[in-house]
Amino acid sequence: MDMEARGHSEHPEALRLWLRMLTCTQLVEKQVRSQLREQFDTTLPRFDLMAQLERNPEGLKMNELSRRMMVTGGNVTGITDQLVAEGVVERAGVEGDRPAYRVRLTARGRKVFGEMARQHEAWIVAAFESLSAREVESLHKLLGKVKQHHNAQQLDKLETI
Amino acid sequence: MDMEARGHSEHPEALRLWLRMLTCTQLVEKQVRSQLREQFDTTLPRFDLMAQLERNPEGLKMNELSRRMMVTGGNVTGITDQLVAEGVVERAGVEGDRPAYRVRLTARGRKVFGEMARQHEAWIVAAFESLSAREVESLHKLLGKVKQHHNAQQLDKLETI
DNA sequence: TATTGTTATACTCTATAACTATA
DNA sequence: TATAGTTATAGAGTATAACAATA
Repeated sequence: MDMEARGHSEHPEALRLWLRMLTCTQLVEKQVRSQLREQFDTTLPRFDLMAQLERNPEGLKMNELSRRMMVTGGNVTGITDQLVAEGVVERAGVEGDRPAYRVRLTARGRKVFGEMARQHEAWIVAAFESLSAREVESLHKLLGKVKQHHNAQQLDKLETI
Repeated sequence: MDMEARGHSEHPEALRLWLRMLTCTQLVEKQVRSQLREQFDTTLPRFDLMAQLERNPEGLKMNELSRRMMVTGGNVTGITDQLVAEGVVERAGVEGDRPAYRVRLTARGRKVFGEMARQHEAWIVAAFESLSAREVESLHKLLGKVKQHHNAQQLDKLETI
C-alpha cells in the first residue's frame, strides 16, 4: 500500500513528490481498469481510443491516434482491430488517399461509449472528492507546468538535431 | 502527445485533472522506464523491488513486498527470481519458520542499486525542475489528500463486511 | 525515397487459481 | 484450517523491426 517508502536515502522533495504521484495514479488507474473490466468487459486502451474518437467525430488517422495515445503504431492497429470486431469503430477509407484511413466511432460505438463515459466520470469524481474546487484547480495548474516543461524539453531536443 | 483531449463532453474539473495527471505520470514513467532499460538493462518493477529492500536492510517477506508494490504474490516471486538470478537479491531463510523467507539485497545489490538510485533521482529532479520548492510541496500535499481519501475509502469498505 | 499502415515477434507485467508446505 | 509462498496459465500492453503500398 505504500510505495512511497521506496526512495533513495537522500530523499529530495522531487523524489518524494514523484513517488506519491505514482502511487496516486496507480490507485485510481487500478480502480478504473477493474471497473471497466467488470462493468463493460473492456480495457483502458480500448476506452482511450474510443474517447479520442468521440472528441473527433470526423475520425482520426492511425497516425494521429498513435501520437495522442502515446503508443506506437502497431499497437494502435491491434486495438483498432478489436474495436472493429466489436462493431464500435470503423475504418473509413478516404478516396485518392488510400492507406490514410480514418477511424471513426460507429453509431453503436457512440452509444456504448456514452454509457461508459458516464460511469467513468463518476469514478473519477469520487476519486478526487476529498479536494475542494480550488484545490482541484490548483493541482491542475501545477501539473500543467510539469507537462509544459516536458514538452519544451522534447522540443529543445529536436531542435538540436 | 495530448491524451487530455479525451474527456467526455461534460468535462467536469475532476476529469480534466485526472487526464492531465495521467499524462504527466506517463511522460515521466516512460522516460524512467526507457532510461532504466538503456543504462542499466532493468525494469521499473525490478527497480521498485530493490528500492523497497534498500529501505529495509533487514529484509522483507514476500508478503510485505507484495503489499508495498501493490502487486499480487505470484508476480513478486517472478521478479524476485530474476533478481536472485542476477545476484543482486537473496532469499534468507528464517530458522523454525521455514516458508517465511526474508528477501534482502546482497552486497552487490546494494552497490548496483546505489548507482541506479543516483541516476533515477537526477531524472526525477529534472522532470520537476520547472516547479519551485513551494510548488513541489504544494503538489505533494494535495496528492496526499487524494491518497488518504482513497485509503479511508478502502478501510470503510472492509468494515462493512 | 519518405510516409502510412500492417504484420510478426518477443518480452514484461499482471491477475487468477491451483498447488505445496508449514503452523 | 489458515497462512506463506510457488507454479501455471492466460491475457494485456508494449516496443521493435520487417514488410507492403502509396505518394
